[in-house]
Amino acid sequence: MYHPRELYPSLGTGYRLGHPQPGADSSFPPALAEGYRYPDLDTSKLDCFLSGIEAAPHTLSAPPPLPLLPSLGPETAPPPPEALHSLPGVSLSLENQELWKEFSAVGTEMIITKAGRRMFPACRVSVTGLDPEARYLFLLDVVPVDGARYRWQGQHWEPSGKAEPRLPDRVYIHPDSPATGAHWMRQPVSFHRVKLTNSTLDPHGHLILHSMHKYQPRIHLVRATQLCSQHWGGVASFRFPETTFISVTAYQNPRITQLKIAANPFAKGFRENGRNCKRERDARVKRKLRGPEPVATEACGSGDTPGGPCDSTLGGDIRDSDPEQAPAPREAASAPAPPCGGPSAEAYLLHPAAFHGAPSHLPARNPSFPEAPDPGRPAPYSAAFLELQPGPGGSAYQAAPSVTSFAPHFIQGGPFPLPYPGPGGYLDMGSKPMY
DNA sequence: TCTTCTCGCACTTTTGAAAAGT
DNA sequence: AACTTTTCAAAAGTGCGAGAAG
Repeated sequence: MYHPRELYPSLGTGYRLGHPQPGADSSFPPALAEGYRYPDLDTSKLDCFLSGIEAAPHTLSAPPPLPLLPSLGPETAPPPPEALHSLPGVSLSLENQELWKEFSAVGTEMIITKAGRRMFPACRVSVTGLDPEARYLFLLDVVPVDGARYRWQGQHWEPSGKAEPRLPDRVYIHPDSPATGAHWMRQPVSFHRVKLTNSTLDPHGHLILHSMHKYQPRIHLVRATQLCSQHWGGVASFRFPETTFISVTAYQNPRITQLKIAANPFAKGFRENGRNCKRERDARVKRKLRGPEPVATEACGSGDTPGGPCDSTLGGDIRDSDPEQAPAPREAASAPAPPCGGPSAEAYLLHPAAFHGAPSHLPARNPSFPEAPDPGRPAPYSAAFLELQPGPGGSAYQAAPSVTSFAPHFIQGGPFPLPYPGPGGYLDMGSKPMY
């Protein structure tokens, strides 16, 4: 399994985040950053917060690259999930892990389009160990795995040069957020509505990725009474190595295409026994060339295939009833959190990685925060004091004991006027490039 | 010339409003 | 009258393949 020491060797044995390194964030033009801002946000309010962040005296150290995940291929076995958190007893498991592993074994590819494309498989997790009465937010973001661009070489993916400059992070907020622990634990939490785009000026707030790059989705759990709550109970961040994927604008590996068609109900029409199977499409084209089609055609195999209908050897029927397609109870969605001005959950929403020792594009404490009113309290949050907790292996990650070094930040008061994109929305974190 | 991206197509599933039933 | 279930059309989500762009 991954240990934080292996994850972020540059952080040292205590995984502490250091002072900024010269030029760490200098490659991203501020003017360009404007275009990445969340489109529907009240940017003046956001700017108030972001400007404070960017003026912070401390930024994180140079980007600790994510650990090198096993190269995509059938021979690799993904390591167990890894998590960083301060929510004791909380564990997360990947519900559709088998499906993910099936894709991972071939080398998962995710289509990205200008308009935004959903992920398939989607991240669907079940969570345990939450306080049934407390409220939590569920977030998802996607981060680059390494600094390379990839190309398909006919049989496998291989690095082909340096990665494009990292785009500002956006976070997808689960539509049920905030909801009680009981709600989250009642049924698996699905992120099937997340959309990926390659449009750097995307107006819809989808997660922006570069094509031909390797990415890793991460799921963040934040304890807060509401998005703008001033009372925090901690955060937890999880990632599952088998969910790593390469973003593409068109599938490169035909085996991935087969898997997607077999597993995704929306692609049912492309299965061998579907009306849109290649044989049927070819037949339609021929008929078109010959003249008008007198009657509707039957699915392939019904008449011209000996032994009955064509049968997909990949067996997609079981997956058709994939519960991730079913809408989850919307306990909290009907009562969206109102915009408000407290620090806290937004801080995590804006820069979740800062709480987990992730890359340096994330800022340190907002200097406009007032100091802790109670001298007995630990020092206000600063990512520079973040310590990461290793956890045991297994498919579900057990949360480590509470990390006290940053939790106090969340009970700080201060100006923090943040717009709320609403349940199911995306929040632009306005981050700086990783490379 | 090669690789990558965009767009329109035909198909399936999902969604939500209206109608029907209890 | 209020609530639940069913129906159905529109919207959204798929991969394919041709052609454009770099």
